[in-house]
Amino acid sequence: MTDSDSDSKDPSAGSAASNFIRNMIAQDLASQKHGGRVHTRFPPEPNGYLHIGHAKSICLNFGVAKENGGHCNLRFDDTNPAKESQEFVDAIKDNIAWLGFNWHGEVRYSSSYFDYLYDFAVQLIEKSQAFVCSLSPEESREHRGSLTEPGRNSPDRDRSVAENLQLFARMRGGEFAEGEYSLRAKIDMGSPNINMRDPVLYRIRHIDHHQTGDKWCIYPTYDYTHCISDAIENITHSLCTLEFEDHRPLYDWILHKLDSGSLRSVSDLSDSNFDYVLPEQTEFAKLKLNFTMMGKRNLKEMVESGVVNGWDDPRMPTLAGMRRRGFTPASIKNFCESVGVSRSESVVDMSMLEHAIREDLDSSAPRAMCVLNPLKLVLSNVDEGQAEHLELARHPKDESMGRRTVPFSRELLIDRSDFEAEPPPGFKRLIPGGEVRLRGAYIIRCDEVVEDSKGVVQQLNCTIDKDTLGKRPQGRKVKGVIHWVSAAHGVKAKLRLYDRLFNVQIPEGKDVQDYRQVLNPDSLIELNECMVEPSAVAEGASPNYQFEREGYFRLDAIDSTDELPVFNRTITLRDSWSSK
RNA sequence: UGGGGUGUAGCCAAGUGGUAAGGCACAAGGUUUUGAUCCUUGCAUGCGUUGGUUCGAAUCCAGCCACCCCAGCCA
Repeated sequence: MTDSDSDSKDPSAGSAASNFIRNMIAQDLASQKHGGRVHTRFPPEPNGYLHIGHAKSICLNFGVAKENGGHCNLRFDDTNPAKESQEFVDAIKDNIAWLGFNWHGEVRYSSSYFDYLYDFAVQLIEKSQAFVCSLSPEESREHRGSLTEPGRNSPDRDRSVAENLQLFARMRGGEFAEGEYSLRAKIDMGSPNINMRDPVLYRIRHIDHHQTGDKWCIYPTYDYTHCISDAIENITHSLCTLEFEDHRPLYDWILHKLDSGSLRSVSDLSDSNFDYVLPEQTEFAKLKLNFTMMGKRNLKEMVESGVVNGWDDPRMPTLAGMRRRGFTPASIKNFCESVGVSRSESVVDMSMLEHAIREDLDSSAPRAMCVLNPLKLVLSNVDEGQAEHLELARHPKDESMGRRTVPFSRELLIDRSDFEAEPPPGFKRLIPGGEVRLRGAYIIRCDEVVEDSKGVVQQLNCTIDKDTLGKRPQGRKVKGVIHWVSAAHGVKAKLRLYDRLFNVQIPEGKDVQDYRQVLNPDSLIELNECMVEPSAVAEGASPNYQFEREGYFRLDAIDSTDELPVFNRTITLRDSWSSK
């Protein structure tokens, strides 16, 4: 991996908005706090797919490192094999690479530090800072006290160093059942901070690990592992979310109890002569988006119960889903930048995300026409069998994108919503006897409306004004422009129109008992009879298009076939008409 | 009722004692062969609240209020 990023719209390349973390790092750099180094890490647990909330953390960690000439590691925080899997490891790596970020060196795993972690645990025992406890999880909870009452010491708290050493070794040796013993830090059962009430450092789990196989039957906890892993990797700024704020004293306690010389000796930079400075944790607010559920548990539940079609369902807020939906890396990075980083818990409006993707796609997606609900339109003054091939710009403002050929003939298809027999006030599209511009082609007049016995419009008979191709009508103001596809040349396609998955702003809010009750029944609408112009499905076509007047669409890489292309609607165009 | 945090516009957010940036949304105009894009303009005498300090306070101090997190051998 290189440290360059080819993304032209990378927000970290331009002038970045100030936030408290950037300010802190600038100060640390100025004061030479970490010898001028900036080294961050993104530490996901491989127990699910990454979502847009993780993207905020990814952009922050990788972004802040890059801005300051530093590095960012990718480290799987894999200390709980019961919930983790290789599938998630692979998906996470893939997502980060897709976003365009390059982690420093090899991928790291907390599990690759298990030997060191064990040795440091022995060191804590030898220093009388940790002990093997025989309390069961239930008893342990009783001893912990409550929010308002202090806890009580474990009866094993004063066990001798020798006995602790021996028991810990036997824990590792597999001599005990799960829950029978644990290794705990010896801190203060009376602390008002519950995390400091002799927290568990190691627990017994007789299960295999996706990275270490059956080597271990004891696994270190997050609190014990994370700080030491940061120290081993010489992380300078350990950025995490707000709920870990109460854990910071424990993070510091562990690192300060350990011998700094031995910490340094196993660190990545042990061979260089830098000043060894302990990493420091800083917390920021995680991203919340309205109309979106971000809890990994719930996302997993939706996948497993079939509410959505997998982790990469285009309605999911996962990076895999958003990618399939048509979101671009640039749009996600720009969104994360626009949202900012602070310590106040906030809920970002979905319109911010929508703006980010529209902004990117407006300039980057070529245009094409696609009719969603076809209505036949016959041009009576165009000869049968006569086809014209119009050369239209791929992009209205970017000539470098070139031109495409769009066939035009006697029988066309237009969208049913572009014709109204009884138009509402302000209607700018086709009406009986009215005129409208066919996008990129002629002005037509609607001469006759053909209905079936039930009064449903079956066909429109129109005539074209042959002198209006590429010309503005003299003295005549035609306001409406509608899109169309030649019936004989169009390619049938399936379109999937996606909308928000939930119809309440906070699906995980306290007033929602079950997310299933607030699902949007129209989050997916499939249209099977759409007609798209040939250029959008031709050899070498772009993966995403703006279907003019409809929205941005991306070809579904999985479900499309040669016979039936499938397009996912990424986002509609802004619409200041329908709301009126 | 323990501890740790957070309150600046409808939503994000900058601001660190010198008189409230920016974005989104919204509204009104203009351009337009996409009701898109683009352009212009408008949008907090006000910074949770009440007092205090000061020539001057969103910024400093005190009290109060609201909301979030913590009692996994999850992360």
